[in-house]
Amino acid sequence: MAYSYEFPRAALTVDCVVFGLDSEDLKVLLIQRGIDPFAGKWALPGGFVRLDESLEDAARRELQEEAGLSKVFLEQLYTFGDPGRDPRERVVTVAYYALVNIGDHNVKAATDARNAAWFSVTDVPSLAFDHAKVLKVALERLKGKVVYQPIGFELLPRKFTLTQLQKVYEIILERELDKRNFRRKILEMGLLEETDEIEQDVAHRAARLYRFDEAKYKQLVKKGFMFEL
Amino acid sequence: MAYSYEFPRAALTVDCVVFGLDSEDLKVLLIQRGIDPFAGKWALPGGFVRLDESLEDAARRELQEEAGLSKVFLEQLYTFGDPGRDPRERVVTVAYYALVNIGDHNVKAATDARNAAWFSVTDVPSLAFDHAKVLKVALERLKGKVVYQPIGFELLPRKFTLTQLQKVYEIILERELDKRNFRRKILEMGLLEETDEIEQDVAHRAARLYRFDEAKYKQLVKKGFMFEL
DNA sequence: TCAGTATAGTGTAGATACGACACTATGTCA
DNA sequence: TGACATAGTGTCGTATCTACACTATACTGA
Repeated sequence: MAYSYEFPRAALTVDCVVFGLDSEDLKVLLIQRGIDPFAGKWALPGGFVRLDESLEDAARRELQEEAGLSKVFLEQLYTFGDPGRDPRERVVTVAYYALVNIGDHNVKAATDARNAAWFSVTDVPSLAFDHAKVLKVALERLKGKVVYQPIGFELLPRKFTLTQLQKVYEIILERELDKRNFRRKILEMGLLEETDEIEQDVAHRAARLYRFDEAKYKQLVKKGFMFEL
Repeated sequence: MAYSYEFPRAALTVDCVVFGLDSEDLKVLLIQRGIDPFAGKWALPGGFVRLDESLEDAARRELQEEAGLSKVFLEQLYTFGDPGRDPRERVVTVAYYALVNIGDHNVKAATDARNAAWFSVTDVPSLAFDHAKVLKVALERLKGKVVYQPIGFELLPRKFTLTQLQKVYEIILERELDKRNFRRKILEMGLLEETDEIEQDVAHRAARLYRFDEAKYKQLVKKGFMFEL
């Protein structure tokens, strides 16, 4: 390693845009910073990458440590590295976005004394660093990706009704979809497995529950199938 | 900056996958490494990010220095940071991909003494670091992106024939397209401006030249237009 | 100069996919 | 048991996609 001393080196972080969904809104998980810079401000969960872990491992570790989340859908989003984006020194951040079913996780409980909360993406407080920009890019990516990759399911419980699924798409795409056309299209893809269970505890006729058949999806993809909403 | 000493820091590079096109093949620009590690091996053009320049600036600077390329289409691809991807120490690389019209640039002449050459993407030599993986990701991105963003033009001269444009798509997508359907579709989008010039020096009826109307495209996008091939 | 050749440029018809649209069925609750 | 809330279902007109073949034009070389 005789030559290594000449490399410029930058601090490296990961930040995660964690999306969740309640019945009305698309939500994003934010953490209130405990220390400077930006102490007290809300920020995306994230932190420094250790020198012996991969970027994705770092993102998953931070999600676990800061929000108690594990085994979530996680994909790299974009890398932000403008000089000056961190007031301390040059810090490059590799941003990831995650999709979780809010009901699966008790976020608050898992976060060691630090404030964590879900915010509607339409009503986010002022954020630390350039996290507002990161969130904006993540939202665009989500909107773009949801129509040609079956990732909407990640925001729902494993078993869900077709109406719930339709709502996922309506909220993300910000437009209404026709119920019959939506059902026809999604069912004809053959990615949903009908269960013999129905919704519980609703004050009206209960809807049938479906499950996303990931094995079937992978199999179809090999044959050239393209998901498209 | 009293707290900065505790950050882990990683060496940071950018690498560029530069795509070009000749009449037969999609090409990628490679540089033969002059120094260890991997001295003598082919690699993607790239290098260390300076602490005072943005990531994209670094990519453009490396393209200029190593390949004599400037003002090309350039977009961030993905960030690769597995520990061990560089034998020296932890090096994280932010990969970009670029699209250029090969004819516009005399690559060889501009590269100071180092070997630079275009290779067919189907016939690439063994590459340094994890650059084979980077190239693979870039190819997937290109194939995915070309159908819903008007980037095919970037691989052609400013004025081109419809047949040339069709060929771009056929080569990238690796399938043949119907001539009449292609022309109808692309012309109906209204993104091409017909010039009053025709092809020169061809041994057959000369085709009309068209130009991509970027202003028109941006204007249509604002009104909700989506390019889709 | 004319025959050959290489590509340019053009239209249609059948099949498929998409969007718009409204009523009946089933369960809960008061 | 009646009011309510949502589940679940089919059709038809329209737009879009695919497949397909011939004539026009310019250059080439004998």
